[in-house]
Amino acid sequence: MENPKKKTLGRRKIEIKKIEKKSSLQVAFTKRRGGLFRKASELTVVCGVEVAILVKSPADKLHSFGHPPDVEALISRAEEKIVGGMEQYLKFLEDFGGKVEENLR
Amino acid sequence: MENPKKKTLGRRKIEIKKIEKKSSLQVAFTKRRGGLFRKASELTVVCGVEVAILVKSPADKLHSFGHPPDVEALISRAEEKIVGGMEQYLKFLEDFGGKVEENLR
DNA sequence: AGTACTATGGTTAGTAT
DNA sequence: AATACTAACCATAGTAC
Repeated sequence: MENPKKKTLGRRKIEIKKIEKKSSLQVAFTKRRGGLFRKASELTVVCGVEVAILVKSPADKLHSFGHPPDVEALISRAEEKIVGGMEQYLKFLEDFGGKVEENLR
Repeated sequence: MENPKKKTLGRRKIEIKKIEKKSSLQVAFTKRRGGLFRKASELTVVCGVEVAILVKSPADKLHSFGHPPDVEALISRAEEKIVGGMEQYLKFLEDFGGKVEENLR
């Protein structure tokens, strides 16, 4: 072997909890946002579906992903119905796509 | 070995293009939507940020992910500004979070 | 329409630039 | 704030239920 010494320890297992070290958090955010958007992109292609994502960064910048490209396309159809709060929102979901499937955290 | 024969071939490399076989597409959608939402969930926790996702399924059902849980929280702040089309939308993004970062497909 | 299985393909932590 | 690096951790294709 040229260099028997490993250059890095490789990916380490982590607990899913907030990273406190600011520099690490920034790096993690950049990579994970990229990963999320790539997955979303693959989903739109592989399954031929519409996806819209909004992410607010640690620095309070807003990042968006949308296919169709104009994020509005999916979201704007909601704006009229969303005003009334959750009840109206759920009703919109029904109007939009029939049966409603939700995944909230 | 109890059974030297492998039960599956394991994950296979695929090209990122639309799956035509309906049954395979449904399975892929279920798994990839789950994966996307899990990644989104981890992002909210690990980086302490807000994320909202809307996905329209192959069967035209709408699936949503949101943290904060009421997807409105992030989206509703957009509804007033979105009406005016992309120009207004971009302006909203600026108002919302300062510098705008976009990732469109 | 969702879950279980498992080997393999793919993502990413920690660090440096 | 984003990218390069590498080993280790994780997601998932294809199939059956």
